[in-house]
Amino acid sequence: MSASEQRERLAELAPEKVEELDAEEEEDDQILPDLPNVDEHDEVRMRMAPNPNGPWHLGSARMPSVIGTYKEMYDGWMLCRFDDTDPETKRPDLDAYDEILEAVDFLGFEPDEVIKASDRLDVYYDHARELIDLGGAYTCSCSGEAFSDMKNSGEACPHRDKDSETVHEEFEDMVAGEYESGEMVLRVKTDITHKNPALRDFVAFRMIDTPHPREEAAEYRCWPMLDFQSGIDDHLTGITHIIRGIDLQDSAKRQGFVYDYFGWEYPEVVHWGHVQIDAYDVPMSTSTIIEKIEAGDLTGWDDPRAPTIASLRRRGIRGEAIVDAMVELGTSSSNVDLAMSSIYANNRDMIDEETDRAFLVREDGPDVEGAVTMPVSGGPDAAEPPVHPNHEDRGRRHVPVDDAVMLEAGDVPEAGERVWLKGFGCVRREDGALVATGDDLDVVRAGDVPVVHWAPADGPRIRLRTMDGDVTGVAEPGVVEYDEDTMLQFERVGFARLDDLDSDPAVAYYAHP
RNA sequence: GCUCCGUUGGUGUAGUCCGGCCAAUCAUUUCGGCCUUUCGAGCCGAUGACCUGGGUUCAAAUCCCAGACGGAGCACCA
Repeated sequence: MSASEQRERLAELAPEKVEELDAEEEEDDQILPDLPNVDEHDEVRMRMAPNPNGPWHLGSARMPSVIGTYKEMYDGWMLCRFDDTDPETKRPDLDAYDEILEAVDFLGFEPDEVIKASDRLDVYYDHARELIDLGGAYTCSCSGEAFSDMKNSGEACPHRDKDSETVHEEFEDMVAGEYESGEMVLRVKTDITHKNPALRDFVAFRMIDTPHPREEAAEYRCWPMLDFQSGIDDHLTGITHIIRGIDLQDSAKRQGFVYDYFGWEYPEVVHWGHVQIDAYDVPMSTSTIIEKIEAGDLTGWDDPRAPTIASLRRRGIRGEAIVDAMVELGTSSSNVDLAMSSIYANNRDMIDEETDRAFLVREDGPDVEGAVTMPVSGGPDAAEPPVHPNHEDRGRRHVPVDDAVMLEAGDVPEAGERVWLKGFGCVRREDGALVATGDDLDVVRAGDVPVVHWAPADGPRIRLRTMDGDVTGVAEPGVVEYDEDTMLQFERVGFARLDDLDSDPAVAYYAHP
């Protein structure tokens, strides 16, 4: 009886038990901790705030995974806000906006709304003007270094007590672009003697000479800093819960000063630590990946060696497998290591039942010992292994033997010894050839004969792209008859996604064992 | 230097608020067994953790103090 049949049957016999079952399941399903004070809000409203300075690496998947899962948990609302307010040092990549939204879609989530900070400068300017009226901001022409020195010793800078009229004039000049980069900033007046130096009078707006890459925003020169922009937007978009990294731990306190000036209430905040992923040599940073691609060390964002969402996607790993692993990490504020094996286990679980089997003999590549072609005599002309060992109804593959087969070097039997060619039968090595013995399966059960995969010597050539580099080999003929994008399990090798069958050799991407 | 935060097996996580049901949960990994014409899956089993030292208590992973270790911020980056 299948699970759904069991359920139906139970519903007939004891409806109240089904409810119990549901309640239990619901409890089990909640893998994320409750958000704080959810009851105090009509709707849980959250935002993800990516910087579109490049496509996403794997760590970036945590944001939509966790926020999206909370959205589902609370039937909430999710905004995607591109925080693209630095046209210079974190210069936006015009393609990244869509690439990021595609990645979110791949992970199985959809934002309820998408906005770009660079469309909203006038909103930020208006709030700055209001803040100046409230006595909460001042224009400052100190050099960064000079201000830092004063700030660290708890001294106010001479510009702090300017009258608001002057501040307004100077701010309007900033907006008009009449200062050069570095000449003038607008600071939020917090508490210059606050015991935490990180909270003392922070910059809200600065001048940037480099035009924004988006045409719509190219004329602006006066740009808000993250703490100001993000704080204003969170309030205006009605965000109730902010979930972000520990690098922004002090932001809530900094922005709290602005909220106090405006009489706003700060959202609930959850901070999580950094996530590192094992199994990669390449550091998980957008800039490092860009460098590696430019240097030719990686073939692109979807190179199997790149720790990116695009890479896992090309390898045939489902977004859901990534999301589940990310959600399992929880929202702890300490740094965590995500094991790729966890993503692999999730994915295997999802695809194993529906993935057809095939043979691939690896001949050359990292950690590959080589392959050997050996003549075969006796036995049938072809082997007919099942398409899927658990599903006989899916039929059998047809793998011709053609007088010679290829074996991985490690599978070649010693002279006089036997191996079982999967789907074909038992053979013994005699004078450099493999001779069918006619033994039945009992010899395998007895543990005397290893079972190995093999391929016809003239089978299609395959290039398998892996995290460790490219592996070439020979497959059974049926492999190139599939559609591209199909997942296959190369027996004793691992799962792979067929990528390009028109090229020679045909290309597949290795997913995981 | 100043200020915050954290520390449960290899990895992640539950439990910590409100001390006892915790000789500590679940997942993954690793290893073994069964099954299986592979690997995987499935089933069974094993290994493996409360940062350290004090204190409070009948009782501490949980409360208190001190320390160690780790992380983050103190940017005209996000």
